[in-house]
Amino acid sequence: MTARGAAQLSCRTGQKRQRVLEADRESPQGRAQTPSPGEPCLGPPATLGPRRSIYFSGPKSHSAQLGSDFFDQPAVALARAFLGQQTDCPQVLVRRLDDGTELRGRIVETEAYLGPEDEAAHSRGGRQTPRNRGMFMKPGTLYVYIIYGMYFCLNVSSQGDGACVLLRALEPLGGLETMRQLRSTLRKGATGRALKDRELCSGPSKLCQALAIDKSFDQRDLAEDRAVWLERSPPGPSESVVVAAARVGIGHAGEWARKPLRFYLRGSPWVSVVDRAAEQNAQA
DNA sequence: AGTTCGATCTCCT
DNA sequence: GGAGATCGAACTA
Repeated sequence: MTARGAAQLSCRTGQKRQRVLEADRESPQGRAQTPSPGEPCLGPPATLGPRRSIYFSGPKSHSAQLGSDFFDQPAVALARAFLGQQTDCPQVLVRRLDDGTELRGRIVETEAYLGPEDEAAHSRGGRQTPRNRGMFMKPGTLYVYIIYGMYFCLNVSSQGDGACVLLRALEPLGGLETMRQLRSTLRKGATGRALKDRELCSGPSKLCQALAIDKSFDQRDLAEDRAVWLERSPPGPSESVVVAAARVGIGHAGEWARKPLRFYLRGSPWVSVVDRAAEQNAQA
């Protein structure tokens, strides 16, 4: 697909300077970042695939922040890379709140949306609107949209025009109590009952609530932002098996609804929806 | 200008 | 397993 090359080119060069809403929140204060002490798994990725070499961002961003090269791969590959499929090192999403609190969660479930040909994607048929513009921006750009009038979903643009990856579930690793609080206060019922750990990030909109991610994050760059970024996770306890299953909540999209474009770590209790049938086909 | 419809979550049965 | 919440966007005219 030649669109790839064109997209990549336009990412590098013809980047329109679209102002990111009015919410500039965290950035303005030029606080000298004290890069947090390196995570254990920070070591240079020795087991990496051939093509990817420069993973980390320049000095300007957080030291452990994954750089833009990581995101520059096709949607399916990126969806699997988030789970650590090629690297044996699932990725951790980090959210730094205004007060400095860092919330962390290991990515355990994703969905790939392939672009114009994908009938389930917002970019189907090449539709490009103010809302979904992030899908067409350079790999690593966030696409955050409102769903059902009250929830948010977080996507990361990948290589390929109009292609992206939806983040569906996280294993919470740090800042659990803050997450619980964010989830409780944002919940509609507000029954007051304490949420279990598994209820914090087991769904695309739940994780947005838990990490305080809203529309103001739309079109931000995950490789450069100071308030949200990606890091390598500590090595998992066991080697992870990735399950490929049908995507969730897109019953209308005909044959595209059945394609195995959702990926999750088999056996993880943090996944939003398990698909037993699909797990039979997973490679050990 | 009016209508329709969600890449969801929660609570209830 | 199912209904209701709730509103911004996309779509129709």
